[in-house]
Amino acid sequence: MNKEKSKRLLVIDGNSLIHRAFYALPLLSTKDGIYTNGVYGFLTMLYKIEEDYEYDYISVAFDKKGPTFRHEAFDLYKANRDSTPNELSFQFPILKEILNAMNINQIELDGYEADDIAGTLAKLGEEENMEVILVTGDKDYLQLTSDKTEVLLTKKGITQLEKYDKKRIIEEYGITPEQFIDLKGLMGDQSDNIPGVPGIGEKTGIKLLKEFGTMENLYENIDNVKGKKTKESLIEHKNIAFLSRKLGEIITNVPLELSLDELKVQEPDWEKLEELYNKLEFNSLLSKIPEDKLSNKENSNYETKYKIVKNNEYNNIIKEIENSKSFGFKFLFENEHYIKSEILGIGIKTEKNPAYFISFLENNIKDFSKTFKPYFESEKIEKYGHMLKMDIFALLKLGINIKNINFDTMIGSYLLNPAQTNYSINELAKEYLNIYGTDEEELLGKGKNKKSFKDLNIESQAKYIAMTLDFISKIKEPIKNKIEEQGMKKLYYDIELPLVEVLAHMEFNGFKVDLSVLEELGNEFQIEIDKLTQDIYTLAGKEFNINSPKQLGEILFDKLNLPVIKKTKTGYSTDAEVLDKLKGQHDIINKILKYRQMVKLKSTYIDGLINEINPETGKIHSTFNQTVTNTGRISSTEPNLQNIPIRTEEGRKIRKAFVPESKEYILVDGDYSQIELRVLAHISGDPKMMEAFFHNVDIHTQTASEVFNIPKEEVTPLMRSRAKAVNFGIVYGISDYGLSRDLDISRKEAKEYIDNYLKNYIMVDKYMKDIVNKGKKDGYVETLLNRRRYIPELKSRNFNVRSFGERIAMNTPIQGTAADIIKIAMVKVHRELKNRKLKSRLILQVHDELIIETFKDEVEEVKKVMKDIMENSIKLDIPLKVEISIGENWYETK
DNA sequence: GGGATCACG
DNA sequence: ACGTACGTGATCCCG
Repeated sequence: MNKEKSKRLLVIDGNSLIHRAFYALPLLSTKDGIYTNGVYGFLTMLYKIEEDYEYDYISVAFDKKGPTFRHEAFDLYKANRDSTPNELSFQFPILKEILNAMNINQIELDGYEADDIAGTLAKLGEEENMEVILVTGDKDYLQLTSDKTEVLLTKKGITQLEKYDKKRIIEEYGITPEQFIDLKGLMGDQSDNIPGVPGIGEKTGIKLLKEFGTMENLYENIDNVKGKKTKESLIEHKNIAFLSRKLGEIITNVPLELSLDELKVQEPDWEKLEELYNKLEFNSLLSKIPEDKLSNKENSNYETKYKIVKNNEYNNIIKEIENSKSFGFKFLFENEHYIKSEILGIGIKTEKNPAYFISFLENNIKDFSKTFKPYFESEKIEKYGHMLKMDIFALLKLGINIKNINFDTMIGSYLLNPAQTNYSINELAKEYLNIYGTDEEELLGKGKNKKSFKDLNIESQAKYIAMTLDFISKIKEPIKNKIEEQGMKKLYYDIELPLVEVLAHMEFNGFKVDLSVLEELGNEFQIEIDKLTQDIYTLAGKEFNINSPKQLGEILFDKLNLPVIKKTKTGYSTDAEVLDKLKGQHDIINKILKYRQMVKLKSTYIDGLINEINPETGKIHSTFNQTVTNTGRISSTEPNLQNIPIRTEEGRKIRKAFVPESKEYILVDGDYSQIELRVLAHISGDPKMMEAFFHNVDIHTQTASEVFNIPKEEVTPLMRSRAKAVNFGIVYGISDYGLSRDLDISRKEAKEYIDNYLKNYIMVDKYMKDIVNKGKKDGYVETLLNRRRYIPELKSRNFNVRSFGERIAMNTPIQGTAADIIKIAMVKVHRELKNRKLKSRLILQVHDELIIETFKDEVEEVKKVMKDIMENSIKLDIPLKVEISIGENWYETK
């Protein structure tokens, strides 16, 4: 039989979904401070539904402000509700505007709630023989399910939706959807302040309805109710039961006065939608707009003029440069891994003219270097660019030492907002100029078949580089102005910008690694791993993948029946903290801990590092990222040289592989002692803490003496180590919970430690309070050198998010100022080594430590210079202390 | 591609 | 009552 396919109607409870999204997501906001998380989450859910279901009609129902008939029936209805926070209520008009742009029908009506409208629409749809899908986070909707109507209920997070149809409800609850209404009469609803019959919850309610069918029948046969208390309560609160049912019943006859035709799915107003997504910074959602509808289609062929240079004919461009006070430039590499990739060409642009592109296929690279070296090395001509570190790296490869760097737009935009994750020039063009350029993905594709810039013809290469240089010229001024406005001129010009060059040199120089040391250690580790693997299999009684937390969890907690200490989202937790608590209970635990440690060392630090050794130089050239962290630290990748093991002896041995370039060199290592606590002493001005640093007293011992209220001489090692944890906690933005977990003590005890601490270091106490208040007032906190971090979390209504914001406010000025200080030291050390024409050079920074690969004849001089610069890189109210050590490898520098 | 785990300051 | 210490990156598993 050929049955016509029935039409589908989708009805969304707008209030319910935006609320869910608001509380499920962090409080996102645009750079102008418009809160968007509720809207963003709503749209994410909408797109997810669009993916999973087809529908022909759609409507979004909203609650209308003001009393409903339920308030008239019961004046305490929803009286327990907190009022909607401002951060959310401002988002309603935004959502409605977007739905308008999508041409999605919206309904709200005086005196009714969204669920009544949804119920009514469902009924209308059913009458037209449609299938109806209702989307909500409100379980009450389950009463509306029927043969034709299903409910999609939000589960955890925002992308998980569960489908409930009539069959599932009967299976799971044992009652019909209609009986849900009676159930609500009996049990009430805490969240809506519907009272229900006291003493009757979900279980009893369901039991009664299974037995008696309806509330009416229940009361007719009230004598047959088992349970004296239940019966008495039912009788006494009969009125409440019926009132509650009335309040809880979703009505399906709201006078809507509309035709379902108005709900038909229509084509969105793409242009408007795109405009809104841009304004709200919903960049990921732009991909939901079909490509041929995007206005930036035209923009993405952003018209850029350029000139292609051939056959080493540089006369015109040289003339231009000589007549300019500055020029911008950008090298083109095969891909973003510039350290390992080939230089394809360079674009050069003077202020008012189109860019020249010099491809090294059509021009000789050596010739280029020789011709342009004087201009790059000229002190008179200013140079600017974007991500200059890679360009300086390229120049170093060509034997050119750039001078007079004037601006890097990437570094500038990082200082303006360090929380951003993408500082590509295209992203910045969107942000600052509202121009949509051709992005890399469009040009090269992505994933496995991603092309290299080498695969493009020279015209496209030239066009891309010219566009980049165009954008750089255009965004330079606005960024410069904002940096000045925000008081970050010194930070930018004296620290971050010169640091670009220092990092480029560090990357270029690299860190020599002794392959044979790594290989020998690797063999040792592997033997150990093999042994441990066999032992673990034997103890477990079977073979399994020890690296799989899931399989390991099954072995430990199902097969061996060890007690479950902690769970993760996905199952049992098996992390070191858990295993530590299980240590005494089974021999397998220690084996697993050891196994984990050895596997980590072997895979990440032996195999991983070997993989990163440049075969030509025998060195590791890590990338130092200057625009990654929120606090101002730098980070290191491919490989990360900032987390080479030190805390265990086996791991520490890896450092034996890190050696100077040749026998003529040795490593000199300078380490700030307690830099963060010293910074805290300075910013807080706490007299006791400052006193300790002035007299070089061991700060952990002093803290122990304060916290435990005993003379310093009586402090035991255990006390000192606990005090050390307290000091760490203070720097992180302390909580009793965190400290108790770290020290494995009770929260009460932890709280005593903290209270004692703050009573003694009163100005630290004051600093913590003041900085949180400042953050709340201004929306951001700053380091000593005016580095800024915005903290929108402080405005969150969610306790956890807000607490997180408070800890960020306390920690960032400390961690960030320490970062400022070592950055200054790096710039000065680099400069001083150069001024003194020494062969020694900076090769690594690990947050509070610098390593200089030192020419042996220069050791004494370098030690002195390093200590002096690091200790005096900035003048604080307390002294900074640096410990210098030397070694033939990194292991020995201690 | 996200989660769990673990390496560092 | 709420439930987490701050900042990173690499590797492995698994859907």
